[in-house]
Amino acid sequence: MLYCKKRKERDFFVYTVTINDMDLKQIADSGQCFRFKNLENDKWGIKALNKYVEISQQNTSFTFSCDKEEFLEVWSSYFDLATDYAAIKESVDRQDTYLTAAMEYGAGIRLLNQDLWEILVSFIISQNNNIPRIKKSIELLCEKFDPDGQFPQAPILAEAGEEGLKELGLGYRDKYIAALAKVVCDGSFNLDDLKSMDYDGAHESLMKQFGIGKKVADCVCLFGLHHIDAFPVDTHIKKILNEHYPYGFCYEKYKGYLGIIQQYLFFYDLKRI
DNA sequence: TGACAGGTACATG
DNA sequence: CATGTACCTGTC
Repeated sequence: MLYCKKRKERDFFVYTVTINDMDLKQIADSGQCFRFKNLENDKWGIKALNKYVEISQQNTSFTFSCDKEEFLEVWSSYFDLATDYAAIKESVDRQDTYLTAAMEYGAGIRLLNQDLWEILVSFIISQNNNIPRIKKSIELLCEKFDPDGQFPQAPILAEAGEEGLKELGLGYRDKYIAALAKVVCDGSFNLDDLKSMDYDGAHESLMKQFGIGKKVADCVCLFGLHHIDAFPVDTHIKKILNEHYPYGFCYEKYKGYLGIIQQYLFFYDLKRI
């Protein structure tokens, strides 16, 4: 009995750290990730990067269920902690009342550094789709193809093929995913090469893939490759640009981090319906 | 019942 | 190159 208790204590690590401009619920609802699970108030379970971590949040105090080393090596980068979001918020033109409101409404959103393959598949699923169904599809995909419920790697989905994916109810998107898994596995579409390209090169390369158009390519650049200047234009952003910026949006002003601005605008419209 | 959802491929002018 | 349309499927 005593032995078990000690063992449990020895294996149980937590690391508590102060982080500004981060809100897990805001991030979970922001539409960039689909696998944050709310365990209880202010406590989240996150499966990502083939790992699992639980995080409790009290304002700016975060307790991670891992040791300091894993926090520094994995989650610090995942949550984009090197980026100064206060400075970005400060840079927003206060004359632009819509963007200012959107930025304040989206306080705590950060642009995660997620796994490229997971982002590719997730945003193919996202096309012409709604968020609850996207989440459901991804959950089914993980359950069916990975014993630990982690995101299935390309070879597994390539082997499953369109037939194996059919029963998940992905609709016409299953053939896009099967095709992508295939070219990733046979090496004709190399994800490491993609990571070494600049934004324009990566976007062009992505657009050549079956099932990936301009919008999904931009999402992959932004969420999977951390080209934070990417500005995906979807139905929400299109609507915002038409209704609030009929004379044009000032892209130049926010060059270098347009993707973060896009997230504020997108989130504001998404949540306020 | 039919439109809608973080679009894309494909066919036309 | 710009516009139009079919497309899987769950939900309201």
